[in-house]
Parts: sequence; structure tokens; C-alpha cells
Amino acid sequence: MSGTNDVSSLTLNRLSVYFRCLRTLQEQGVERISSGEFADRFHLSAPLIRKDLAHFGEFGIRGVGYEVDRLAERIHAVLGLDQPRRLVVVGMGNLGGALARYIDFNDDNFQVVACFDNDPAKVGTQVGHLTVRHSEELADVVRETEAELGIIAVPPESAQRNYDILADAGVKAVLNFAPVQLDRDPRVRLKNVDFRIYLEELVYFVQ
Amino acid sequence: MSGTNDVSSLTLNRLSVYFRCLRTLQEQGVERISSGEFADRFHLSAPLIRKDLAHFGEFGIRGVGYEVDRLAERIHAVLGLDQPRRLVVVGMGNLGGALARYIDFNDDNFQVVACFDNDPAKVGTQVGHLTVRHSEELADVVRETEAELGIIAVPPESAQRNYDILADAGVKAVLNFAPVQLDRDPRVRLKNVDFRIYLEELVYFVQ
DNA sequence: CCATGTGAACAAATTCACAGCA
DNA sequence: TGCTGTGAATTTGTTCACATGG
Repeated sequence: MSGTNDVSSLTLNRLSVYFRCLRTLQEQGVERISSGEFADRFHLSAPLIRKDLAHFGEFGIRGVGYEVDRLAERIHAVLGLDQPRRLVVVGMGNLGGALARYIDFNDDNFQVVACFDNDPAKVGTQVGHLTVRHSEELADVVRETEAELGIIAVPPESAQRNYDILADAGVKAVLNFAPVQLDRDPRVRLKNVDFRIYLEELVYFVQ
Repeated sequence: MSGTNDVSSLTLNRLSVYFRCLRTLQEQGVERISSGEFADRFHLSAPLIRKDLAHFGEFGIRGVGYEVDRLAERIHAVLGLDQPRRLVVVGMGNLGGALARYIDFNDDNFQVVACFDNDPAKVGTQVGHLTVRHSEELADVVRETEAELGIIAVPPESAQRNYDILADAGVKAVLNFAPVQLDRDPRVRLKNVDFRIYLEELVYFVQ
């Protein structure tokens, strides 16, 4: 049960995809589905769906398929989305502001407990229902709120400094949108996301 | 030269990373670097750097290393970043607006030629230096401007419709930020980016 | 029966290790 | 000598194919 084996990012990311697909099926009133039909509908791979799920237990009924509600519930639990996670967003530029608002509006699983910028002109302004705080307060606020996750959306030159502060303040994982390779702290899981990289990938195939 | 072989996304994405690292080295005045030192500085893999580059030619000097300027230039060319690419952004919510502004400000390689929303309240407003147009105009504007790339940042339920319009209007590739599995058009390369998936991945390891 | 769950076969990606050249 | 470029070895990820069991 819930074997916390070595599971790859690829498997986990697909689990998130499956979960979204299951939500769609729920909206459509589908109660049971086989891996084959699931794969067909959403352009996925049936054996891979079964393999991915097999990491975490047996969720299906042989000869029948999967119960949509039950499977959605199980994946939800596996991903640790049972309880909301507290996160802070550092950098209230275009992207950081949008991310903070977006998560606040669209996601029940993540609670933005504070957001930060080092520009005095931005400090005190409202982003969604949050008031922007000065980056000097970052470490203290993370400790007070016991935020588990940090999002970095600052210019590249200040990303490392903010990462280090987050790490020292006890954040467990960081999602970094700044286009730099950070020096990692072994205690803190780091994931880089740079959508310009994806644009560049597309350009390669377009050219 | 510039062998348009089958190159994986992983290799291409790393090429983008290498390019950013090379820019950093240029700023630091580094003129030459070996794959080993390059890897050490930016937490990369030296053999992998060499393998990735090998797809596109021989860029180094044996016994010495790589000339930073030259390598940066070559990667820039390989990725097709020599000439700016025209793109349209569909959906001017938090995320779409931020993306449009962000690309406009921060990237010389991509030119946002138009942005769209289907909310009459948003049509006509300014996003950066662009005026938001109604989504009805999407197909015509793509044809007029000969935009090569499209970014989808609309709610999930309208993503497919907009993808189809972009595809029919001749866009070559689409970057989709909506959390849905789209039916693909074989003529159009599609890349999904859903940063909530990355947050969910982090949560798995945090829990 | 029929679709799951899974070991075995295959494919892709990465690392190793060294030949070859500046 | 020292580092690139690269085939060979290894690891990782995906698909196949079938035994298992509802």
C-alpha cells in the first residue's frame, strides 16, 4: 500500500494527467472504464497506465476495468493532495503575480500564504487577496506559516539568493521559474520550469 | 552540418539550458571552457553535454575545450533563434496576460503579434503594447500575420476549439497551458505545459 | 470470458571508457 | 598531455504478451 518506492517524475506527472482525465470522465458521468478505452479517449498508452498504477497498488477489477470515482480518489491520495499545501511566491513581476493569482483562484490543493517582492513600490499592493510583503521578511514568514513549498519568479540574478533563504527557512521543495541553474540544497527538492525552453523546442521543429 | 536528424526533446531542452549557461559565462568574461568545468559550474553532465552537441557537429577543440562565443552562436543557430518568430497568445486571463507581457519584454526571439480573448470586457484593453482582440478574429489574424506559433492559455473547455482554429489557420506549433489532453492535428506540433503538474510532483516528494 | 497486473522483450537515454587529435 | 568525440555498457523507460483472477 502506498509504497513509497522510487517513482520517476515521468510516472508522477502522468498520474497528474490521469487525474485530470478522470475528472473529465466524472463530469461526463462515466462510472467505469478500461485502460484501453481510457487510453483511446485521451491519447495515452494503456499498458503504461497499468504500469504506472501498479507502483501504488491494485486499483482495477480484472475483466472489468477501473471504477472512475475510486481511481480518482486513490490517485488524489497518492499524490498527497488530501490536505492543502501552503506555499509562498517570491517575485511579483508579471509571471509571479499571475502565478499567485492563478493558484489562489484555481486550485484548492495549494494555498498561497504570502507573496514577496523587493521593489518598495510593489510592497503593500494587493495581488488577489494577498498583500505583497518585502523580501526581507521572507525567511520569517516561511518559518511562521510553516510553508512547505516555494515558487521563485524573480529575475535570474536574485534566484539563488531567494532559493537559499527558502531552503534555510525550512521549505521542502521549490519550483523555480528563473532561467538559471541553481546550486541545490540537498534538503530541498528543486524543479525548474522555463516555458521559453519549450518555445525554443517548438521553434526547432518549426524552422 | 546542422543534421536535422531525430533529436529528442530532452536534448533540445538541454541545448536551451546550455545556451543560458553560456550567456552567463560570457558575462563573466570566460572565453574557453571544457565540458568538465562547464558541467561542474552548472551541475550538468559532461559526457551528456558532449553527446548532445555531437548531434549537430563538432564544436570543440580536442585537448582544450569549447570557445564560449562560438558555441553560443552555434547553439543559437541550431535552435533556430536567428530570426524572430511570430506568435499569438489566446486567452488573456492571469496567465495568458502575464505570458504575453513577459515574452514581449524579456525575449527578442519571440514577437507577440496579437493576443485574444472572448470576453467582450477584455477586448480593446491594453496588454503591454498590444490591444486585446476578440477570439473571433483569431483565424484571420493568424493568416494575415503568418504567425508560426500559438500559445493557448484559455480555460480547459475552450482549449480544443482554439487549438483547432490555430491549426486550420496554419500555425506550425502550439504551446498549451490548459490542463487538457488535446486531440492533435498531425500538421501541428503540440507541447503541453501545466505547472500544477510540477507542483503536484513536488508535493509527492514533500508529503 | 475479458481486462488487469506483470515478467520478459524492447527501446531510449545516459554514463562509461577510451581512441584520436590538437 | 588533456579534452573532445564516440562506440560499447548500463541504466531507465516503454511496450509486449500472457497468466491470473474477478
